[in-house]
Amino acid sequence: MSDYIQELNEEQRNAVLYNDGPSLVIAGAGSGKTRVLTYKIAYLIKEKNYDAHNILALTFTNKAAKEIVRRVNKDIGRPWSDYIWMGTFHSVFSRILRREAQFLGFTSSYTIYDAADSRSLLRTLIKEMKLDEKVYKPNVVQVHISNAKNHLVSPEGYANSKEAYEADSAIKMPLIRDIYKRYKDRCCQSDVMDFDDLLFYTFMLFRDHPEVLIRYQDLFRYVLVDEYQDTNYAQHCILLQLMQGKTPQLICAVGDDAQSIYSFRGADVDNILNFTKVYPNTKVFKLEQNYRSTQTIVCAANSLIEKNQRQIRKEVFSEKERGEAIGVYQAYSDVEEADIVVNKIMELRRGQHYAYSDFAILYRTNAQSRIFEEAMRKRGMPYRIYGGLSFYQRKEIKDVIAYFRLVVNPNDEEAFKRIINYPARGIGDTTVGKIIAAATEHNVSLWTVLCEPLTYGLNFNKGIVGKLQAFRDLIAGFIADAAEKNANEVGTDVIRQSGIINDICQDNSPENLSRKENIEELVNGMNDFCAQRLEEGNTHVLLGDFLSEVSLLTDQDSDKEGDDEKITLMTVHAAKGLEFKNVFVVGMEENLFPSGMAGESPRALEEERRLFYVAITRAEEHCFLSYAKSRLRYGKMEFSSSSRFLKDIDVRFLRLPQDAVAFRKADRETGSPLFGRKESGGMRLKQPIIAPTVPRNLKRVTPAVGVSGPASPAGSAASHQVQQGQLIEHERFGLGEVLKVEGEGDNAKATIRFKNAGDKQLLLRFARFKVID
DNA sequence: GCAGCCTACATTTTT
DNA sequence: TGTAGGCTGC
Repeated sequence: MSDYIQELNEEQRNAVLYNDGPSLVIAGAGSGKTRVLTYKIAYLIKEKNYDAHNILALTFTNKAAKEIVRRVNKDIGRPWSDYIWMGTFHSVFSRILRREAQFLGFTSSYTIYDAADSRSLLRTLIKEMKLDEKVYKPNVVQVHISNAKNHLVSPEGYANSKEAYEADSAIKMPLIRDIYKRYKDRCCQSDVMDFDDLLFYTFMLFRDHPEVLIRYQDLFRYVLVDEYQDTNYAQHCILLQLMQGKTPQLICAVGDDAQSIYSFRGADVDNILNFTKVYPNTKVFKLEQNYRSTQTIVCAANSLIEKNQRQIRKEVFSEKERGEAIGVYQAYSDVEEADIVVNKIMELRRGQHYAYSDFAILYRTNAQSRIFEEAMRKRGMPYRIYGGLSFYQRKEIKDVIAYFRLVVNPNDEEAFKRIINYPARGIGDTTVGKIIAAATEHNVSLWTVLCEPLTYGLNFNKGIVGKLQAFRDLIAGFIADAAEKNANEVGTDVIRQSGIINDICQDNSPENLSRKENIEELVNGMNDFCAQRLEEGNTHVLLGDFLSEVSLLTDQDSDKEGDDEKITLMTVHAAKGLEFKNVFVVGMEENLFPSGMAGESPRALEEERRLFYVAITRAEEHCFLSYAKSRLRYGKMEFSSSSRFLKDIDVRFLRLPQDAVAFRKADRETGSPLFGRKESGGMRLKQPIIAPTVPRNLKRVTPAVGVSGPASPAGSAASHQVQQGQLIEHERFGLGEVLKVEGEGDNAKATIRFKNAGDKQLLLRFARFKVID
């Protein structure tokens, strides 16, 4: 047996060596899952003499796919890994769909709508149907259609479904079925698929064309699936199709039900929970040794996840050192919470010589990042925030990509609409509206109408005709170009000749400079892509090849500077699959984590708990939990109690905040005891903090004027409008009465008499308080 | 056709 | 706060 197999522990090795039928590898957090996958691929090729192209390995992210490719290359050498069918579900299926497009009425150069494109199309359709946009909100409709596709329900099926109709009627949107139908027709007409279609049509292809299915069944002799807990119904069914009628069914699913956190995108934990029922004779392997975290962290995480009903029981353990208890901090406000975290980071760095990159701050919502950002900026600590607008969602990048899309597929409606008048060329909404109306009426694409407006009853004046003609010639020129030149050359032509670069270089505002940089980055990407393809022996790199790669890429994997010396800030979702020496899970409050959106639904709460589990298990050495009793959310001061999840962790693994300064202070100020309930273990567990109530002895003076100003997802400070005589609650000084207000705008000051802190003059711009009703 | 003002709205987000 | 979309007036 080869050396590399010896490096594995017994259970990992068993999982790698078993290849006689379906297998399910339940891989606990930090248990070496990727290792098993890559070694298995290496083993199949090297020892079992599989041809690389007979192996299909599916992942959920490009990043994971890349990592596996990298490791397989290392283990077995490059020549093999190039031929493995490896990639995300979406990229592998889109490859298949391009080959078999004719079976489905598409061309092989179909383009792909991202979520924004499909929302935009839905908005147009809703308008065309003269429905009320307030009732038929495009994103709500989108979720319904997406769900239907993920459950393999076609527009016809949807229209015939009584339940769907009743459910939609109940939410006052009975016509979703009609929108769905139109949406599908429009996509077909535009030769376009959205993300969900890539799965939906693959299923339909295999279902309606058995001869095609058999071809792929024969091709994919062994199928491996990573992160199986995140598969949705459609993916599950496609895998079933590929396995259908096969003996043995050579499928190996790797995953961890405890880390299923994407149900809002259609992922269904049941797929992994029921795997053994769906594939009879499945051999189950449980990787239970955690190589990442201290025993304390592993035990704490176990005690938490134990509270979930629906799960595959396992005993995750660690043989690393025992480690310190998980620290719990309570802050009075979100600002103080950030201070506590930042101080703790400095303390740990001093004491144990950690690098900044050894720390991660994880939160439930992106909006929470702002306060931590400020705290770190103030102290000059380097940090990096993940999330926010991704590279491919930036306006300038989407604009360029839209040109590419139109060149590859002139029928692409959303791309057409995006650039017909960008940069401005005097073709306004009215003209475009007429084109769309004519196209809809005659069931043709916008491009078809553009080419022959007269044929479709559009009699534009001379000026407009000239402008339309110019646009058409521009695109036609690019199309001709693309037939001969390589993608990067066509790309630079597009950027220059379309006028985009001129538009951006008009002035040197910082925004424009960054836009320019982004476009340069895209050009670099294209050059790299082409260079690589040419190196691989291609003679002509099609623009379409670049486009289909880029359409399925998010910038998750484009961050080259991942290892620089910075503190990491990200949502818990984004942290999945990563690990850090020290992790702070912040905002541990009811309605925030678990999210208020989860309500009391047991399923949703279990997923939130899994999310918390994922957060904790990112930590190798130290883990800290913190919460704030009050925070500004969307401009409003909110008071909340600590998260119910804090009570799910066995107190033996927690260090409760007796000695935290913040804790004592808050305790003193509110007069509410933090320890109350007795736990069975003999230790006292913190009681949830109840929102402070207004003492009766302070009289109310004027009617409330609430904290004014629009709300913000960034969770930043709101402006205040206060009047003399109002009663307020300040984040630090507590209750007070406004004595005087002077100055205006940014300089407005208020003199406030605090119940416990005496008179203070506050610059309203910086003051954080709420006006009490 | 388009700049500029006003209003409504705001989890998480692998593809 | 920030953004997207709608509306208005030039």
